[in-house]
Amino acid sequence: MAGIKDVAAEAGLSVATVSRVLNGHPSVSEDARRRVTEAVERLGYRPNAVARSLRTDQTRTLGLVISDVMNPYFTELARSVEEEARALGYSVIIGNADERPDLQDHHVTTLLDRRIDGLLVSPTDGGSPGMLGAARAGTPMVFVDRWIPGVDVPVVRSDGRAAVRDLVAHLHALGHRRLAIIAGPAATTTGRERVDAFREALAAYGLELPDVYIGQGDFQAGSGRRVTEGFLDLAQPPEVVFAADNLMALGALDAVRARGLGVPDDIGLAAFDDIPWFVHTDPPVTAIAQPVRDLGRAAVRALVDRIEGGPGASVTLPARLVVRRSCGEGEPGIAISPSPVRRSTP
Amino acid sequence: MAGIKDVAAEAGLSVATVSRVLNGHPSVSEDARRRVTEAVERLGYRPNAVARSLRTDQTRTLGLVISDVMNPYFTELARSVEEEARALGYSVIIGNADERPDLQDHHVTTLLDRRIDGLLVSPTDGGSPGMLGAARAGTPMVFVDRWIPGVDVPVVRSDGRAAVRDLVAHLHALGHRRLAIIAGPAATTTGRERVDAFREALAAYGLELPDVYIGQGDFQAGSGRRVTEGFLDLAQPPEVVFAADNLMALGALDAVRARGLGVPDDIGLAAFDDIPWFVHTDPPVTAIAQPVRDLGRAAVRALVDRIEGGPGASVTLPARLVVRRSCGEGEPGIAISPSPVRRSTP
DNA sequence: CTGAAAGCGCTTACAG
DNA sequence: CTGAAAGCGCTTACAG
Repeated sequence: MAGIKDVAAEAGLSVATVSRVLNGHPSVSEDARRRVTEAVERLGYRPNAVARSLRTDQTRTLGLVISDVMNPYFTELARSVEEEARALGYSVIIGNADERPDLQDHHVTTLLDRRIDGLLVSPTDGGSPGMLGAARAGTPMVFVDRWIPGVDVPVVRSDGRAAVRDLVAHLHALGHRRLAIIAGPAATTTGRERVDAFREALAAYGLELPDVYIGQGDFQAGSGRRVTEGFLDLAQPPEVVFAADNLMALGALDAVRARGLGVPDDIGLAAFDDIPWFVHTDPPVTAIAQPVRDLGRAAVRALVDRIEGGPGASVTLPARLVVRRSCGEGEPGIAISPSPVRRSTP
Repeated sequence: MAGIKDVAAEAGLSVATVSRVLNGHPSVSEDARRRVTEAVERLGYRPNAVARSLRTDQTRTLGLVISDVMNPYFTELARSVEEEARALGYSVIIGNADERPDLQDHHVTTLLDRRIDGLLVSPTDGGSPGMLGAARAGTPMVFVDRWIPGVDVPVVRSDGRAAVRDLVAHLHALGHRRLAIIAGPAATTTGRERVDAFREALAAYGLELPDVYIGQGDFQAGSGRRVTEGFLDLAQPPEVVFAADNLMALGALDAVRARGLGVPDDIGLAAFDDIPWFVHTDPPVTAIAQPVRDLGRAAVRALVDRIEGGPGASVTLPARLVVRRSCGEGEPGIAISPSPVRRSTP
């Protein structure tokens, strides 16, 4: 593979000059620029990014450590992050933690060893040692979706509180009173927040959230299934189950179907995170939608700002309720929906 | 950030010795090994992978350029690739081509600039210039899922022919005769093969595949929607539509629903590529499942074999039909299914 | 077993 | 505007 020396020889110039035209340095003669361009063309030369990175101490690469690529929410987040990064001249390397702190640590370590310029992370737990170390070491970093309290890093996320309130209002208007939640891991902010928001919203209607109606999940389908089975086994099962993410909702659907029961007739279901498939599930699932694309974009912008020495401001975007038919809404247009709720078109 | 020199100073040894213990070189005294290990520990030293790569001319990184991350099939493939690569001591950088040849080229160029050790690609079209160049330049490479005829690179893929035959047998047994297909891009092997296999299978029953029953899609949901609308507009619409991937099936579902029609009563639907959501769509979708995990694993193994100078054998794995209810199967157990078909449990 | 030195492919003051 | 030279952080013959 041709190196910069070959180009220099071919162009009859020094490597310094070649490097200058490659990097668009202004003080190069028109003639030199032309000769180098031609030599590059002839040789099919491509600069070695590894050597360049070593020399300049920047890789133009961002690391993205997400909790679970198979979760459509994170897949879309990753896509949006890559898109925005590319627009800003960065590549991104994705690390999939699979909701496992040890894997998360493996990825941040690997990414740091590769000297990425900045790190975007959606922490799987309270913070694995490697991640905390990175934050302390001053690696430019921003949290997306989930974050770690007490760690001084900008946070780009969606606030679901209002949407959860809307959801509870919606369920209450439908006549439901026994509401349960499949929670995410307590070690994650989103895991805690969604339960808290749900509990508060219930309280506003004088409703309780008893312990038996809080099932501990881990944001994966299997846990949604197990928790739902537990709810179904209760002497007094809940009327509606709110899954704190889309994968656990899938698991809940599995569990209900496995018993030969149906949604929403036997039990209602709502989910945090909206995905295209929810339109076509049986029944279509009422869900809370986050502005994923915007989150990805904002996260990259905040990180690049940090990399360039800026403050990297935190951003919080609202989520919104999308009403469909999994909570006993009946035919669209017939159910009474609370005022701030937007109804989705089928 | 501490460098190898700092470690050497701290340990009272030369950088050469430090490097040796870091790389597990045998000829190092026990004492030196201990002193280095301790110094590394004290300093929290981590080797700079960029410098190491420049020196050794290997990055221990694989590139994976896939057609569309948002397609659950490819998401799972990417996950499986990363898993196997990690087990073999490699990282993987994913490039999402989004079914766009220009983006595909951007990613292979970037990946090559970064001097990845090998490239896994599922080509978006007949082969973008950059990709062909990489193959010619001798970059260790393996095609996954899709491949380019005439390019001498191992191919790891699934053969859907038998499963498509099973599908057609299944549909025929159900009494369907007017069968249509939403094809993938003719520039892709999978796009062509699935149409060919479908046509051949029909021929075995003396059935034709008229041009009006071949809709040109691009493996994305929008095209599935458009093509299905076209089918629905026909004087004599097909009885069953076979979507060549899961995203186009999603689009087909959208189109049918938008007309206020239902699957399978008004029109049947089958899809290539099975995904967890197909169990919960309305109705559950009859689909052809590829052994995705195995494909990912096999692809990585073939690539690593090539990197290490081996031949990197091609691998072809069978796909299988999963019968559900979107083709008018009626209640499970009632429909007559052809012999080689495995029936899925709900 | 250990160290001094060369070199991987670039970029960038420094001097001219 | 151009080139010679140093140096980024490592690894690895080579010599001892």
